[in-house]
Amino acid sequence: MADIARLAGVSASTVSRALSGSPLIPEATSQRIRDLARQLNYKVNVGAANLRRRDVNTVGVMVLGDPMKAMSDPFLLSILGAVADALDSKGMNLLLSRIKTDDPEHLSTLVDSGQVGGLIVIGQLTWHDRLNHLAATGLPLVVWGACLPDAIYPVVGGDNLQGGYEATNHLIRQGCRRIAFFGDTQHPEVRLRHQGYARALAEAGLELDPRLHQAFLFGDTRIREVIDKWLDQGESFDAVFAASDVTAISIIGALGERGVAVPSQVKVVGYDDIAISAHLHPSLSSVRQPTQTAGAALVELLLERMAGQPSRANMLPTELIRRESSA
Amino acid sequence: MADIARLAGVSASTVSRALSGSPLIPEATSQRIRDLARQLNYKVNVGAANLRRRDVNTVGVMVLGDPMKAMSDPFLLSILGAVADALDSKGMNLLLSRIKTDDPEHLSTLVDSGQVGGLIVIGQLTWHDRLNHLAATGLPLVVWGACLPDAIYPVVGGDNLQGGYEATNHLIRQGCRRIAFFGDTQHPEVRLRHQGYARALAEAGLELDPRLHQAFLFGDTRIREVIDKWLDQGESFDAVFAASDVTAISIIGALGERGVAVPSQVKVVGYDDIAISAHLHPSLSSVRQPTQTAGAALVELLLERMAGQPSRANMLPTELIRRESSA
DNA sequence: CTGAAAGCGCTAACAG
DNA sequence: CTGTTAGCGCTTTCAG
Repeated sequence: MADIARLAGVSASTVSRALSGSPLIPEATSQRIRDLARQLNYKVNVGAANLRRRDVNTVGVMVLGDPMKAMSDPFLLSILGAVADALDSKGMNLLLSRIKTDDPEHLSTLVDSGQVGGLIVIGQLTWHDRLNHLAATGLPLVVWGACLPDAIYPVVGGDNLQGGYEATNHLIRQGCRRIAFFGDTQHPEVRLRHQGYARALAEAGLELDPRLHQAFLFGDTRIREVIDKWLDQGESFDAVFAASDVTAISIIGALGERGVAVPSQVKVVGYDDIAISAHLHPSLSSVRQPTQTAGAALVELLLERMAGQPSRANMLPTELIRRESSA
Repeated sequence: MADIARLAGVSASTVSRALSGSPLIPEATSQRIRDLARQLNYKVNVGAANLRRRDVNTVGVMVLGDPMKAMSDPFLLSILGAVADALDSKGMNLLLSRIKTDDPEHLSTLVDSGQVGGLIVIGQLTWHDRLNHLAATGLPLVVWGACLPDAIYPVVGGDNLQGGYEATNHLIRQGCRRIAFFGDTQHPEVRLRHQGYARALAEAGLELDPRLHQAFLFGDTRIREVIDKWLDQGESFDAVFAASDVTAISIIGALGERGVAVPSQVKVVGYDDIAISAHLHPSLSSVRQPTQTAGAALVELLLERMAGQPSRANMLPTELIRRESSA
């Protein structure tokens, strides 16, 4: 920057002001300096600027649930993409961080060491208490997940209750009576989807059979074993509502393996409407959540939080996408 | 840091040294300072340290091919995960950046402005020339893609020629004679896979019929139209080798829709062995590429490059995974 | 409108 | 082993 200043015959202050678009500098000077900078391929050192200005233009993002490992959930990655877009449009950077389960302080370190101004956590899993704890220390934090009443951190999430209700209701209207639920209700989001499921059953006067509830994590391979066991033992079920599309896809695979036809013998509805779901045969009915909106909302809430505004939640609408698997 | 120094009754230098584990400081002092820092929840400001030390512990990563948008390729994301792991194990940070097609200088800006020390580009697509151009300017850059002879940037990639050859050969041994190829050979990786395909056909004395070659991008919806057209017009084909699993899955979906059985009527092999492929019915045969190794290699080559060492390539072995779709 | 001066938080010579 | 000193590259008062 000193070079530019010398060549332009002005002081470093003027260069700094010109390059940051200060209105104090007349357009002519400003333009000359900018041209010079471009010629020399000069770019202001963001780190130094941040240090002096005492702020950061970077936020940390982490995706819970080993999402970038095998059989991770493409849905969470699509939220990641949306967050990246939203951050980008605000001129902010995204520091992608792995969760270190061996170092519980890892998250706050990122903020305390001044590397990021705040954190976006994608996927809540069973971390609710830990997240609440972190938020209580004043850590600027926002989470994609279920909107829990006792959350002191800002949350963005789909309307899981409604989503579960609609999916189940749809299956009931399609004539199903024995609807299985696949999903681990230890996860708040899944718990709400299950509540919606239970409510729809109740309204239709159908029994909530606990044997038809299987608590498996997204992508668990034991899904196949359960389906096999049910078929072997003649357990009666005419539909499955899965708490994620990857789970639903595994289920359909397992059913197909055993010669059970979807949707004619068993109907299936998933959750998240991941990209691939539309391209399968049978194509998968699913509950869609608005990912782009989610990304924008997460960033917005985080910026609010970083500006000291109070925590709030943002529940997004869901939409049932009917496809062949539940026809 | 000044606070810690005062409280510990030492100078800032000593604190700095203690906290960075300098062997100059005796263990006793060092420990006392560390304890104090923990009590006060003090963390060194990484930005300031970087500024002074004149280096960065962050590398920029970008994924080409709109990978975090709908119908993106899960394979590239799994490489992203592996890169994140590798970076993490070296204590480095990952700045995830979107590609801005409207701003071709965006990539170099990240480095020039001192935000990152180097770049990892995941997915080469048709960017070869642009990447070569960037590398020519001295930008520390490493790419996941095809190992092209004229690449001046370091490349890590699978052995696409071998992968394509093995997949095709496998189909031939399964008795297939009319093997279609789906993939856009404008992409260097796909071009090599196609060469492997062509070689296997040639060795078996089979005709390379250009009508059976469809150049579609990963996840293109027109795949379905082509399959429909072929079936309507009675085009004969008994196998499909797809240049990616997502393409293969779309193809199987389209075939299923038309009542064509896989593998009994048409056998299918994909590429990348994405997580979901094992869970489909029929499960998808695919060419696996070692993603964890890839992530580690990308980071290693980048660090070499940043240290001024000459560019080199690293071609990783592939492995054909035989599953039901080609049985 | 512009420059001089101060200093963000830290590390690395250098001289004890 | 430790403290002093001098910046890293930038922005921002504060005085012109």
